[in-house]
Amino acid sequence: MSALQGAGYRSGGARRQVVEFLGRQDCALTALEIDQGLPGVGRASVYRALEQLEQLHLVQSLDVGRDAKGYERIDPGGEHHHHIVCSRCGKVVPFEDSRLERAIDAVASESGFDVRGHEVTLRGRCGPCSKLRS
Amino acid sequence: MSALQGAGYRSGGARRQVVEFLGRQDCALTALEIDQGLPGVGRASVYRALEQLEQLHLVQSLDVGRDAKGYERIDPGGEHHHHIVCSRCGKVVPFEDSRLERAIDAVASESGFDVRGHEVTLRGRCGPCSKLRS
DNA sequence: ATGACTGCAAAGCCTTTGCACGCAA
DNA sequence: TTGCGTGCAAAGGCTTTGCAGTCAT
Repeated sequence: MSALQGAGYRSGGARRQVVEFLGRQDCALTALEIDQGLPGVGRASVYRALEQLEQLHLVQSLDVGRDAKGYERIDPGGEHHHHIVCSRCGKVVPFEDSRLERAIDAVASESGFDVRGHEVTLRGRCGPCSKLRS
Repeated sequence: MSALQGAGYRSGGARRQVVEFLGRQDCALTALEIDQGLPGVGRASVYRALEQLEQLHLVQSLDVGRDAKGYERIDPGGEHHHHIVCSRCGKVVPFEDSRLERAIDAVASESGFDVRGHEVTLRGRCGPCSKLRS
């Protein structure tokens, strides 16, 4: 919010609601899920807010294999997590790993890019699904 | 191809063309780009082929931030790469890093999932774009 | 008062599905 | 001959855009 104001944005209701709603979630949600979770907010406003928030690096989008993109808030504290997705049942499990982060930081610093974020997704079958044949 | 036949698929023309076309590419392409690169192949066949090939782990899909998902062939040799995407101009640069792979393997083995693949994407600004203001 | 923000609705675009024909086995 | 594979076209679903009204500054 303060970051929003600092970036020259007015404290409009819709965008603030999106940020706060995402802040309450444990893991990524799709734009449509966010829209459904905010009955008073128009769908277009949700998409517009997500676009702006992503540019401000307050929100990160990621592909969890579902039909739509997922969005989640970036923790200002710097801690963040990644995801393991079950390709059969769609379950998404977050994880974090400092060794992985260090490896990514090393790559980023050698890349010639001004890297602002990253995303890691593992895909496979969760415990229960790996015991099934189909 | 042999892997296709082994999986019980017939050597239909469209699917084989998709595999071979992807094998010729250096980096990920969207389904539409693949369709455009294969004039004789119907769009639906491209999507259907990609879906099957992804299940067979011959092709991997990934989100490079563009409007559509990207697809690229999985190198049978085991070598694979990840991507850095410029969030301003959309440029995609592949990279590989063994330390990163090891960190991911460690996470995978502790996850309780039967992990079959993974995807890493770094986002930021490429050299030229990082020198621009907007 | 000004212009950013919002909601609604329509349009856009990628992707999926239905259906009949063709070809591999 | 069987039915998997394919192409075309239409439908589906997520996302974006246009527009006028509203609200923060």
